[in-house]
Amino acid sequence: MARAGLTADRLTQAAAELADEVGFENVTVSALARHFGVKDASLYSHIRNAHDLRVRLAVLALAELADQVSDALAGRSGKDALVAFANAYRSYALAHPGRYAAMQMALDPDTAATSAAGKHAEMTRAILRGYDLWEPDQTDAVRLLHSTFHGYVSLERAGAFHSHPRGVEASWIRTLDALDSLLRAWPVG
Amino acid sequence: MARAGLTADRLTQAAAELADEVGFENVTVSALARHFGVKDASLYSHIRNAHDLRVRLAVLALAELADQVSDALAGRSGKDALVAFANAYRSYALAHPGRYAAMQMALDPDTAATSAAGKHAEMTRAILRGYDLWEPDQTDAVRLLHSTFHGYVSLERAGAFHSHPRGVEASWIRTLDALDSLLRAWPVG
DNA sequence: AGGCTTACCTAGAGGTCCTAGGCAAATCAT
DNA sequence: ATGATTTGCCTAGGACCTCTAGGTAAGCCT
Repeated sequence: MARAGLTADRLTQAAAELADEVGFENVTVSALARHFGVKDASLYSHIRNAHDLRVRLAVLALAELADQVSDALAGRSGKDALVAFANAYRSYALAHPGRYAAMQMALDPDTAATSAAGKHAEMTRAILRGYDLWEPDQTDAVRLLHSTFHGYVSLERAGAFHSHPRGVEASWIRTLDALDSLLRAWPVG
Repeated sequence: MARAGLTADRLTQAAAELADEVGFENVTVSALARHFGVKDASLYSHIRNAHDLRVRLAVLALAELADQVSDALAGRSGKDALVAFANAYRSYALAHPGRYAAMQMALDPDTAATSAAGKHAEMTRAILRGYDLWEPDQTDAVRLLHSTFHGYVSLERAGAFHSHPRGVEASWIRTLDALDSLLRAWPVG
């Protein structure tokens, strides 16, 4: 009987595609096994358990997003960088809903440390170099930006903005304008 | 055999308590049935299915949060109102993690319309009456505030802010300062 | 070619979701 | 009060998911 040639990486990759197709909550060991035409039990040679699979998926998504944001950021600064970051972030989330949902998993500190999560914070900080901000305001601003981006795409995806005719795209652009203006005139404690 | 006296409301209430204890994703029909000492099948006289139960929980949480925010908002305006709203929102989310997670479910438009979701938008709009904002900027600002509040508490709960020593509480206060100053000097298109 | 590692298997236990159909408790009509 | 109706909870059981223990055979290494 020919082997399917499974590895943890191939499983994670397939899980990512599955997540975007059927939703993160429907990424199951069984569905993944079906996809490869093997029995459920076979997957447990490569992953510890279902949670482990989802964590791997989250780490993959974090790394992918970090790459795309990094590309978008290259050579830009100031508001240009802010907008590029934000749009790359939002595009990824909307194009890859399952992966984005995976990213919201609470990772244990160890996993988070070795994942690309640090790169995200670092890149957000890079944006702020175009503005006149220093610690601890810089950290506060990083948190504010991250919160707003994440909050916006989460709510957008949950349909929270559909109840009003104002275009979601238009609000997004204005939100970025507002954040830029806020960073330029950051209130001094 | 004595009856347990179940109703959809009692189930929903118990589900809310269960959610805060063991996490929203662990609110199952089975766990709820165990809690009441009845068989799983018995619950299906009161709820349509597991999804229906979770939607009821989300609607309950939305209404509770709307009430608490409404109380906090009473008699305040301007930055006072902004801070009161934000703190009530965040307190609820941190005190009731399971209910808060439930609120993030994508509700179908019908359910969303009859839920307290509209009251939230309305209350956020009420805050903006203390600032000089008109449509469509008002809607953009409502979305920005909602995004930032939601994003902040989501990320805080996911542990995204733990990697840095800066206090989460301090950043929160500065975030509110920043939003206030942003609303006072909203950039004109 | 023989031996070792390991990818994948079967078998099975335990959990969740949900339906069909049954009995008995509560409620209502007379 | 008694019979009729409604309904709350039951048993039984199927479908799917998670995960373990232990076995077979494919592919690598010497």
